[in-house]
Amino acid sequence: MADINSSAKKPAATVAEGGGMTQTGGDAAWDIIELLFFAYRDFVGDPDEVLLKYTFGRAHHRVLHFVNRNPGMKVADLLDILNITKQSLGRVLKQLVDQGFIVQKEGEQDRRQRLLYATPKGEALSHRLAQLQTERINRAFGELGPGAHEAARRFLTAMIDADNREGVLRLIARADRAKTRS
Amino acid sequence: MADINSSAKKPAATVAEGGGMTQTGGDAAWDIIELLFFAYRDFVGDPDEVLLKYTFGRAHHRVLHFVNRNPGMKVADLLDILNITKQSLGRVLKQLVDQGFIVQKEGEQDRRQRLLYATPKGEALSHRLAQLQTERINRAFGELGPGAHEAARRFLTAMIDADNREGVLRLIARADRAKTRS
DNA sequence: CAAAATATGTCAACATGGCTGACATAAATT
DNA sequence: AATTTATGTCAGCCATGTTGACATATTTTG
Repeated sequence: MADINSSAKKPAATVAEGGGMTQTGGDAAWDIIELLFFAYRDFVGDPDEVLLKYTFGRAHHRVLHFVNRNPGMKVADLLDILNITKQSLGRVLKQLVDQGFIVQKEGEQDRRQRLLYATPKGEALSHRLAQLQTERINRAFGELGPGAHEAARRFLTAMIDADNREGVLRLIARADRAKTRS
Repeated sequence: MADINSSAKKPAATVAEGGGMTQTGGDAAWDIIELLFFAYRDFVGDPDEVLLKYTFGRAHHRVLHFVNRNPGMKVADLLDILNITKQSLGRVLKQLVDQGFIVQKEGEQDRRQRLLYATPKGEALSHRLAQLQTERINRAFGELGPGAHEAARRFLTAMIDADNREGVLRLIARADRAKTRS
């Protein structure tokens, strides 16, 4: 996973309390660094508990998620998204296929491809896991005022590497279209 | 790390594009789920490269970060924050101590305690890693308008388990005070 | 068509960083 | 004096990442 970071003796201070007072000069993001760590930890913690019952881990979760969101995606595309080696992917993918959560279909144009699809069973699990996370997110947006969703979306987008940013947005938009018309 | 999630056939759609149009009913957080995944991946990716040169991993990063932010913290406190076993902590902590990034001092009141402190060397590394992440964060806040920091802070805070939330905020506030007066 | 490139899978070995269980030691508490 | 607490340590297991070497089927190219 990942981490937080820290340190430096001279933060401009007055950052992590309650009111406003942001942007003290340019370096005072300790609060964001740590909040991101704790928020992400809890965010991924919800699904973890469910996954335990299936002898699955986070790796399975990630695979199932993206396959379900992008029906018919190529193995190579999945590797790009997950940023892992095909050997690592192969291990968890095989388990998901063997246990009937994902199926692979030969590509029609290119028969070397093994296009990936979530089975109804896989879709159900993926949805159940997503539901947990969606509940946390919507609860947060409920606590904050309207506009919170948009603000979070903009913040998270701006945190992504500028190179990938467009690709990520395209991926999300494409997945939305794919799942919407079904 | 953790994961994203996905699925469900009937998202209210029209979420991940460009304009406004949020909150379509209550369940449409797929964009946030995936953006959080990619944002966090890039966020922790920066330090990873630096850590490679030290034969350190993310585990070391986390330990060094919190020790540096909370000088003199007890081992037990660190275990609570990281949410790992003492055996897991012991492994990376030992390496950080052996290589001179962290020192342990006997507690004055309770001499069973081994209070943790970052050495100047440890502080330097911690700061260097934090700087990378701070740059990403400040770049993001620069792209977005003013108020972005505050909005991100509120969003991330609301994403934390309600139970821990106060404790986390106290921890961050305390760390800020500790590092500020130095 | 034959040769090369591509998409995918697989075997083997290794590293990191989680985990459990069992003990050990010193210091504080009862 | 007995117990509890704070910490450390040994040993082994598991999940998930890595590299390197091949194998197979299919498409693309010269």
